[in-house]
Amino acid sequence: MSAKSQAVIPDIVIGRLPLYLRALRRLQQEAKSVTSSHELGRRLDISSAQIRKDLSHFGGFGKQGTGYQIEYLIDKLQEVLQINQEWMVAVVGAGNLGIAISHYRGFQDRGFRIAHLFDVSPQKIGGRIGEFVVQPVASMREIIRDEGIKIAMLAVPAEDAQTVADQLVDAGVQAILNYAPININVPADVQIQYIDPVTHLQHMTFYL
Amino acid sequence: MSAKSQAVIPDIVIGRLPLYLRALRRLQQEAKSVTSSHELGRRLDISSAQIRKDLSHFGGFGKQGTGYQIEYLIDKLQEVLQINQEWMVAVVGAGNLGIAISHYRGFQDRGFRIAHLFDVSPQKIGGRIGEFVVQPVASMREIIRDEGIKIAMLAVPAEDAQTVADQLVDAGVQAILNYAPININVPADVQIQYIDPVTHLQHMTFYL
DNA sequence: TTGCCATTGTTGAAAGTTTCACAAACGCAG
DNA sequence: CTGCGTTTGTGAAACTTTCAACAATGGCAA
Repeated sequence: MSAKSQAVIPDIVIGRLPLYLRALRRLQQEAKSVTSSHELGRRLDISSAQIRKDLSHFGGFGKQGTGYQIEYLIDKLQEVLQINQEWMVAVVGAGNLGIAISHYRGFQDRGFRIAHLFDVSPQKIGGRIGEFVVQPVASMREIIRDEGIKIAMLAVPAEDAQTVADQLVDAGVQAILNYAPININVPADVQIQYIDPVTHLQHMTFYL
Repeated sequence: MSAKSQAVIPDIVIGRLPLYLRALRRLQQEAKSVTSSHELGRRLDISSAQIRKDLSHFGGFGKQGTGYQIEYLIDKLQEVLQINQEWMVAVVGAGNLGIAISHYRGFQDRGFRIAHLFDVSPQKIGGRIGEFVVQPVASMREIIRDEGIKIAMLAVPAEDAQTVADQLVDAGVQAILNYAPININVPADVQIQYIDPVTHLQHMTFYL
């Protein structure tokens, strides 16, 4: 059957698409123009059957006997993930982490651009961090509203994370990437993802 | 039935234990001494049945009618995850990210202590970053061997990540937390986990 | 054109994971 | 001590995800 444009796609499948994209970009850098589910699978440690099945949710992107055109597949995946546009992102928290995030070059070309860096500390407000001037959290709501920013990264202390998240949601943010080591409650229509290196480390120590 | 000490525990269950631990620590900070699968579930957005089932893999930690003693459960989970000791961790890459990692206070008290910070760049080697002196990657192998370090965090450019990972494995490292946005191949007996903020952001944009 | 090899898209079966539902146990009030 | 409300641990059912297998297709060589 052809593209199941309206079927519900399992979230776990969506979560793998960025990995496929990352590997495809790499292949492109290596001047390849075509790949196969087997080659991708080998690189990502995912079975080729799974890759074919995942991709088939969105339509037939490949050709039997040949495989997948890398450039075409990248285009299609970017379209599916809605990153064929550039999203403006707000960073909250200008501590070490917020500063490192603000300097990170890796968002460019992958669909995101940091637009603002906010903090509460009067010592930090007004200061320059790379290309950004630290702005007060007090004006966060207005700026995010006015510019229609939908995505934020949270790099504040755990104690403040829930409060800031509430403010972000109130300002219209619909997706939060939380670096604070604490669970946050948001409305069901707001996306949230977590980054906590310690949970990853603790996961691995089980097996040592 | 009592503790199934020898049964194979699903990896997905292990991955949730650090989240339980994080929530339990929080409850402890709030001066609570007892909790229930329902309270934990509400905080973590996980069903109470799942929490009970996960915990039951390791033995009966709770009391019917009462719930779980927070301090006791924290102890037991730390034991299961082997973080009732402090693991020495090496950080490779003294760029913005490596520096932010080295400054991060959140590893303390959660089972990890950063022991060394390595880089290749002659400009950086010998420089002070917080409490660390940047050491040359050239001496990494010897230091990691001598000190029996088993865990490393990788914060180098994507191009160098596979090479450095190979060196780490060769030096005896058994768990790698990779911040570079690229898949890395390691032997089956080496643990690897990934942190890439962009993949999280791309996952969320699907739903916007 | 024909035959061969490679690779997809898809089906159905297998494996894994979550949820349901309830007996057993605990603590407390009366 | 009895009865009630609460909560665990668990077996079975429901659901989700992965995997294996293969017909259909495409490209290429002869």
